[in-house]
Amino acid sequence: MPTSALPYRPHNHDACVAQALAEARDICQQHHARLTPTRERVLELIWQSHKPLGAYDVLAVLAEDGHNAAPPTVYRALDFLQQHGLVHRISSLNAFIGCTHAGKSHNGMFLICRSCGNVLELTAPGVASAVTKAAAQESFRPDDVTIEVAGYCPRCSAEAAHDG
Amino acid sequence: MPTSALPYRPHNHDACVAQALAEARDICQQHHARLTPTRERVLELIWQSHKPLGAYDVLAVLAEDGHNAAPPTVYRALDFLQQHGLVHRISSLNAFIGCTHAGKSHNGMFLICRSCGNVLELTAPGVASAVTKAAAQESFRPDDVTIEVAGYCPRCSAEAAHDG
DNA sequence: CTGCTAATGTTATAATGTTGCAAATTTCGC
DNA sequence: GCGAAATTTGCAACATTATAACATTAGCAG
Repeated sequence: MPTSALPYRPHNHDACVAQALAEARDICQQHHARLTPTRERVLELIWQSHKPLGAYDVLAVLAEDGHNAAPPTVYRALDFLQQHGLVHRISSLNAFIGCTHAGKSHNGMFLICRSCGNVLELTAPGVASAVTKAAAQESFRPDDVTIEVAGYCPRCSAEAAHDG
Repeated sequence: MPTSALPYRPHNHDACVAQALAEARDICQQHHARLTPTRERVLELIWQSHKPLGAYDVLAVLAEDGHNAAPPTVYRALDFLQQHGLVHRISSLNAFIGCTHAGKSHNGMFLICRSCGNVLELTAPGVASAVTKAAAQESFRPDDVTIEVAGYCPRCSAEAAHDG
């Protein structure tokens, strides 16, 4: 077991990207969905780091690529990727992040570091069941659960302590 | 115990508003904060229903009031109200709703009906502790927790069943 | 090839939120 | 009360995020 989760420690991020793309191709094939060059490129960009990326950030990089894209291009690609569970939208940030549990059914919970901006996606069964239970008590039928926790990651907490 | 929570059944909503305003005056006094006419009016508007209201919706009503307001007026009022725990922002909707637990410390959880738009705010201790625990397992220090559950309220679920 | 569907391009515009500065109001020490 | 300091508001401009509507192109089945 690692001392801390991936986003919080140095790692070969190219491997993250490569794996994400490979899984994406796999999943799209299973879904009979087309992972077109634009969609794949957008997914790759979203995966450039473990920090969420805004749609217009993606757009800017596409422009650098020489791809003369407009906002709808990016939003459509992101919609597609979301539909197939390849990226998530972090609504408290209006930004997007690669899904680290693609394929598996999952109720994501996001830990968003206010200091470094990295986001860790967790599957938290305890949380999911507690939410379901609370909703059931109100006879509410949940459909989509958003859990976003802003705070400080272990690394930034430690650094803050040193600065003290 | 009611068969269902307030937003989901007919009730004297004026009483909701009156109580919210009274509590707000109380809380602001305790905080040595000024509940100015604009701020109070915005709070009242947010409380017009149990459906969240966008900043520009508030702005439009202020305009009808004859109040020649610009966006910053509304956003500033909303910031103030949020800071004092009188309204919440629902980030998945870019909209605001009156807090039903003003004063008490609370980790709100929002049940958002996709059909009628009503929002129920719950204090769910089980959920809060599960989130805290999950974060702790990653050595993450939570600061602000957003839980928004989109789905169908009891009333709309029932109606949908009738239509079948 | 032909015709259908999905995907993309293109232009414009809507919706949401912020910055910066000036004017007015309130607070508070005197 | 009176005036300086701080808070609040007015106001204009602008920044960011997202969508609508319609034309065009690419992929694919027959």
